[in-house]
Amino acid sequence: MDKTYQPKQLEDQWYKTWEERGYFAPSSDGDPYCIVIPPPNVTGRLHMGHGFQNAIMDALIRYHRMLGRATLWQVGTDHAGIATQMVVERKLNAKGSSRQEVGREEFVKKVWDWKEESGGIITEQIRRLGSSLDWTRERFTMDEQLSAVVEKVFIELYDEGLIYRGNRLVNWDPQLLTAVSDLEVISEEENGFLWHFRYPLADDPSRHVIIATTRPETLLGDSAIAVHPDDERYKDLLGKFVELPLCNRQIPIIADDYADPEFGTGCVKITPAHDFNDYEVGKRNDLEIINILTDAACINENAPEAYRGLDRFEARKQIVADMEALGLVDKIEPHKLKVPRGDRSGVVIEPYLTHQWYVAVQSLADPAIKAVEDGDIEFVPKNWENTYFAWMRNIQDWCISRQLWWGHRIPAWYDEDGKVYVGKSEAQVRAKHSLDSSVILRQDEDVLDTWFSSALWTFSTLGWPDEREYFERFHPTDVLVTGFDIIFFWVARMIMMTLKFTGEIPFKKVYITGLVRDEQGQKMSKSKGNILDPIDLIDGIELDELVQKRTADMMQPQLKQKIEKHTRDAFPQGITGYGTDALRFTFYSLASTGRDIKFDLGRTEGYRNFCNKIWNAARYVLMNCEDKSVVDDASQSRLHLSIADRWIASRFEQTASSIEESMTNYRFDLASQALHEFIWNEYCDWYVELSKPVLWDEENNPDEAAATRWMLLNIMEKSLRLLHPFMPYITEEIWQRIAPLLGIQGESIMLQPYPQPESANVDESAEQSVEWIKGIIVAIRNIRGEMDISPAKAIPVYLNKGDADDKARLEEYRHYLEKLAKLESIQWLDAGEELPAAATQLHGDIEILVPMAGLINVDAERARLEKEIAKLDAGLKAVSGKLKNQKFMENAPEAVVAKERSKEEQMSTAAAALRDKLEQLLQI
RNA sequence: GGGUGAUUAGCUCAGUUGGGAGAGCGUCGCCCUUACAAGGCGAAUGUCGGGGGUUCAAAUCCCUCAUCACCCACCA
Repeated sequence: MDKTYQPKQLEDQWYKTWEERGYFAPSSDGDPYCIVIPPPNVTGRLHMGHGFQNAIMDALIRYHRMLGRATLWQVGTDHAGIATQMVVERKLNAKGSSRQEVGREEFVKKVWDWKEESGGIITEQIRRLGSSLDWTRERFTMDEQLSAVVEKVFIELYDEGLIYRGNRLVNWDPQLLTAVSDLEVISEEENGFLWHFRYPLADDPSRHVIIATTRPETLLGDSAIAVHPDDERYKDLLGKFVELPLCNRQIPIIADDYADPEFGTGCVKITPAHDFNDYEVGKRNDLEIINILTDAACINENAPEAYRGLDRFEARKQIVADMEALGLVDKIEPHKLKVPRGDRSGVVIEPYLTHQWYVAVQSLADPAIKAVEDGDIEFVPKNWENTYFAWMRNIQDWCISRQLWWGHRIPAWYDEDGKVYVGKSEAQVRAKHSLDSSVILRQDEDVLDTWFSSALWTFSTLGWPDEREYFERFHPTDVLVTGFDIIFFWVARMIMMTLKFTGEIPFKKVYITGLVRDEQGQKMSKSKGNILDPIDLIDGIELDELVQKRTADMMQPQLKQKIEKHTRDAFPQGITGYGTDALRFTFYSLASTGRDIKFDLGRTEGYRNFCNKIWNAARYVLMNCEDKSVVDDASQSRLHLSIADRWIASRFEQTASSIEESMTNYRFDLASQALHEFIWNEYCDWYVELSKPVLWDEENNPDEAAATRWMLLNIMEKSLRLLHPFMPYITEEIWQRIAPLLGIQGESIMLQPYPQPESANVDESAEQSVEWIKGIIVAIRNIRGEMDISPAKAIPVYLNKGDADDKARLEEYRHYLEKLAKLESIQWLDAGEELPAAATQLHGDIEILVPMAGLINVDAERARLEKEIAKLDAGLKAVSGKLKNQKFMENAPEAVVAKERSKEEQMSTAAAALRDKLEQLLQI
């Protein structure tokens, strides 16, 4: 093995081997365990969120596979309607063309081409993460089979009356020229103005009502002025009309609860075609609905000629100018308002009156709410259930049609009278409704919201309804791992649709991950230029390339400079590659439930070092065990096990059981911490060191040496299996070399059983003995450290006090102490023997003394003792205070009181001992 | 306006039913000791956001305030 861990070489090779050999397919006949991947955008690129979620899923999958479950991780990709269409459209635009120019059929073909061209990238990237997905079952939301499910579901919902076509206000994206759902609109506070306009009364132009608006252009579509019915100020105006400025129209003054007397003048203009609230007011009061916008949000022919064709924001300026010219502007105030923008396009969304398709969700939502209420589906962490309930209990009908070309086309046809026929195909529709060829049918132009097909993902990918083998076996799936940002988009809709069509829940658990943020807690986004690409963390990237990557496609040059500077400051050396295992381990360590994670590259580096540690520990084990005798029979070796051997076996069991618990609770952070702690601080720091005196003294104790070798190998091998779900690559690489030495036959660690806690291996007495050994060693090292005694210098040590057990232990474990503490000698002081002037440490009752004799700085030791004593005194004061408190003595449980008592005793003994030492030093 | 989460060492975060505050990184000191300098050994560092309450005992339970983040709804 190389002296240094080099992840690159081994990772690619192992992934290829695993995939080629078919290890990712469900193989055992155990209970099924299944996760479906949240399908990434087929033409997308991997981001940190994918890295995080895939790490979690793969740990669950590998863990359960090793537990013997028939494990399937179902893979697939999403056609991502708007996102993908936008990319291809941009490419066309760059060539001076447009989708309109090439036409629908040709455009869709180009999108398929783009899918073929770039569709493999993200799946290759996912492979780099080590994700053990069953690629033989890869699906795509626009596959024939999945599309058939989409059609079937649409048609059945339509036939039941749960899908309908409606003409109402929707959120309209005037750049993408499509409707979007409520969820795709992001409202953020922006600085704007509140314009106060005067509308003259029709019968008395000298009088005005004053209204306020944040969107002056909507004036062109006003149908009324509303005041509150109880508003005394305007009682006399009810039923009268105002002259709508610039429009040569008169509109009524009406009474409606919607008007808030407290706001502004209490008068509000009503524009039913361009505001959701106004639309409702309009319906209640039977007002005219005047649409003044085109699809692209320019002023249309329903407005006065002067404004026609103007962009909405141009029109706004013009209208304000014209109103000012007429003296009808009362005032203009700066105003903060929530501006709705499309999450894809970023442009301001307009409420717009169109025909769209909707799903009536109420009847679907009720059972979906119940499934979570009843605990059939559980969220982890549980508090996300509140979010789910809040949304579901106030759910609105879902607008599912999009005016796009890329997606599942709506299976509906219209005859020339506009009558709608829904069915699988035109032919089928004609047959069903006996329409002969004289009837001209035209298919609906729209496609379905991408989330419509995603909602069917768990069962459509598993073969429902026709190829039911996998569906029967693996559905409902076990857990869904996803971000809170798509609970509404996806999780809720999956639950509704899956219950509706299969009668089953889609998954038993929903594990909600936090967002991966940058090192400053900022959301990672392309426009901020703070994106980290997981692949770059694995492979490394030069600074210049990183800067280039982050600033590509930047419209604003000053932003580009800022990002470049920030990047150069944050990564002066670029990024070194840390390997997949280190990256994954970082994710686990940060994955405490229910919070976002700030990605900390320092941690990744630390875990790369951890890999190196494991690597070198393996080298040590191999060096000492290859070509040497190993007692391969456990019962045989047990006769010769050292105290250290028994100790590490015991510690392993504790670790295995704590990991079992953590995995049950989805606490990957605790699991990773336990592994790190055990492997580094117990196996490497102590067990490997304790094994050296035994192995280096083989002539005198060949059986013990053989037993220790067996334990070194055994615990290493089991630890690799314990670690494998988290660090698949390095564990496989090392396991391949370790396992044969134990006579283990197996092609891959990933198909080996996961270590189960065996309580028989827990050995309290071994743990106590090793704690004793460690205590003495640490005390001596402590003195060395504080007194600046070189670790290379062998020193004499005396022990004082202590009982018969301690004396027996010294004799038994002397070789460990001498080696690990680098001792010249260690012996008990005889009773009555003069204490040498020495530096002192205590371990329990035992005094550990390092004689001065030129080694120790007396002043330093005095200072140290004084500090130690002060610490003990403070502790003592607190403890005896408690013990003197009658209420404490009366109320605290006996065990707690006893503990305090023994603490008091121990502390006062220790303090007294140290005072003696100090006294002695003062006499020098 | 309604809701959720957070606030613990310089930084990133653990702390499970209330019983003497932890890890990693960073810092400081000593070491290239035959697995590992991507390392070893040792050390320092906290009014656990503020205030109040319950309790013998509070980082932990209750109330309140502050700050930050996010979600939902939304007044023109």
